[in-house]
Amino acid sequence: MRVTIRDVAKACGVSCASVSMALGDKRCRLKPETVKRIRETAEKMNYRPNHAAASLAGRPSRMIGVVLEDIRNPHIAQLYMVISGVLRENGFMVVGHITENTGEEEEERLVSEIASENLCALIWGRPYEPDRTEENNRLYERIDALGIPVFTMGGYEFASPGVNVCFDYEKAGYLAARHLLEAGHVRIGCVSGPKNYEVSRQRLEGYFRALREAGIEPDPKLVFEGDYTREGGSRALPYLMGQGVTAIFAQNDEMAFGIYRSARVYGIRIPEELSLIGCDNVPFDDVLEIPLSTVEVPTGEMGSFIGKELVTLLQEEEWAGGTRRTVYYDPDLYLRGSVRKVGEGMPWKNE
Amino acid sequence: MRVTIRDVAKACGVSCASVSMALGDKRCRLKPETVKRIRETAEKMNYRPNHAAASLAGRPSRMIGVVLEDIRNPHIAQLYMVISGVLRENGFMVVGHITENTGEEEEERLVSEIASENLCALIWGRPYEPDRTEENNRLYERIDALGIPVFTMGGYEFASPGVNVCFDYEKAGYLAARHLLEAGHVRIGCVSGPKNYEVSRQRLEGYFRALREAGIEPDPKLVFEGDYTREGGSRALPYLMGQGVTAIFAQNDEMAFGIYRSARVYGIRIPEELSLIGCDNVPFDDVLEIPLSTVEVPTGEMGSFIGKELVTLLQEEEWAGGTRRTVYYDPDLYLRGSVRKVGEGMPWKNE
DNA sequence: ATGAAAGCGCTAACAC
DNA sequence: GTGTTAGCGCTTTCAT
Repeated sequence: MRVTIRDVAKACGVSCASVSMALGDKRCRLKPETVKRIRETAEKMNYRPNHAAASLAGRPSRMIGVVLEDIRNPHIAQLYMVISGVLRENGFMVVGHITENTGEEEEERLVSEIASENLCALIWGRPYEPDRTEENNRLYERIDALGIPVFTMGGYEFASPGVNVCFDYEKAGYLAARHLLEAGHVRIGCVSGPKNYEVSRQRLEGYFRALREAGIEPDPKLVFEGDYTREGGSRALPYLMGQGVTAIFAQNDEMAFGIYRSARVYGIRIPEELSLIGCDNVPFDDVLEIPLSTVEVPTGEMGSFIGKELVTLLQEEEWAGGTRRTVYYDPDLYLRGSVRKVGEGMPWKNE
Repeated sequence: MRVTIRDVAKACGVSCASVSMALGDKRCRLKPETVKRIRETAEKMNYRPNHAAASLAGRPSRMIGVVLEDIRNPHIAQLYMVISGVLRENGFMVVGHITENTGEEEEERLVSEIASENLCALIWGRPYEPDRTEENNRLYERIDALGIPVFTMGGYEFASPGVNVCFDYEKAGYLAARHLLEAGHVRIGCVSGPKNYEVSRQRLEGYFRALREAGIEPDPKLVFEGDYTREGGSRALPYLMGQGVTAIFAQNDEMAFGIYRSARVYGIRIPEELSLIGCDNVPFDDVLEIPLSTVEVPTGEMGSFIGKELVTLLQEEEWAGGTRRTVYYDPDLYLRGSVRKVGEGMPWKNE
């Protein structure tokens, strides 16, 4: 069997209690000398604490759950890596719940799992769906019942302490569309993510706002509902071209990639015949022959913020009374070569 | 506090033992009626088992560690997702050790962490480095001491039961190089991964073999050591072009992407001036204007195999006596547009 | 400054 | 069939 705290105690001629203290780093009232001796013996004996036992005995666990959608999107993978890196550096283990499946049933299972994993915190990175009020309420109830800090990324309104780390997707959509408008485009399509996602709606709102600001009434026929995957983007292209657009705002880079692929198949040249702007700024953007202009989402920063903030919170003596706050990250345009200027000024100023 | 097995027992008027049995699914000797009653009450009371406690009490834990390098490579992300999906479906939780850092120190930490996590199995996906015999031995010792099944992907020689799921990278390198040769190329560069990785060497060997088979003595100057990242590929291009190559075998698609990017910057046209073949077959390959020819690595299949096989092993009553075996996956060429035919036949047949 | 003892939630041998 | 009991490895009062 593995070497336990008792083995160390015996070897040192002290009690388990002392070993526990000596190894626990806290305000331990042992003679520094004793502490040293115990630590050395433990080291020598290759002692490893048993987290399960510690956790059972009342210590908060060191496991943090991370709930994320499709990690094959490098943008999300990046987020996961950064978070996981910070957490691990601080001695936490991360339990990944990476699931592309959605729907109520899946969420039900997810929550059940989480409940029996005795985590010390949760990072809930699933996209928020505003319409599912009932399901969301059930979710809040069950997650909040865990009594652990919960970090989210937009929308969710858990009561547990934690922070909601948001990105201003409305502005992202606005900037993207405005850029297209400023380049002289008038008939501008949009490939959205699932419309029931808050983040999709926000981008859509921003896109609408830019259009309206330019005196163009948004045309629902110019919005194609995708699913944030390349396939969605590919399907969108023929449809939107059929609507006579000269430019497309893809709500994420993945879908923009799908448009690239589809454009090649249909023989449509970017940016000559079609201007394109994405959102995310994934590293792949600039390997394309016509590098993709996009809106940068600082995933790395956000991930690192989440990790550090969570660690800090967990270290506080009494986070339990803590409250919830929201933090916003701001979009920036990242211009490359996929948008072509068609006029001199803005079209609505031409009259 | 959370509802425990005792609460349920009390509510049912039975003992904890009965509840434990009823919920444990096993060959339980309780009246079916009692079982039903217990289960229902548990459900109603919203009871969730505490894994930590179960594990402490001797039950094998349900946590499986997955050790992987940079998950931002969609190829690896895919592997992780598939494995994680299968595992979760079977009621296991996956603890991710995703770390791009390498080196002995990091590995030391990794193993320490793992040791105190009481996992019930380990999937060790780090690349094998044959030269580090000493470190490897230390690693074997410590991991094997855990007494849990260990799955690997190439090279490692743990003694623990499990399976070593390999891909025939030698053949992959061979196929890639031969394809280039058959297209009439003679001066063929190679961007390798780190030379201390077994998987890099294998691909290199295959590439050498193809060259020799074609009567060409491999030239070490035509091999650029990369690191499996886009940046490595980007750096390789100017060097290899300086060596007068007309074709490059990139040991993975990521580096091929770096070459694409670099080629754009230097104004080198693919495939007119440079033929390129990669390895992995990631989904990005076909969004490029000139889609990347590559060697397919069936990551999804391999991941799903690993997951299922592991679950099966864990379910066996007595896997502890089990042994280790190796399974090989075979490469396939996936041809798209990045390789140009320069001659009619094979160059070495031209004389 | 240190030890003894109780107990965290669950399981498994052993009783009845 | 079902209950009792004794831990699993650790933490934490409370004694000393």
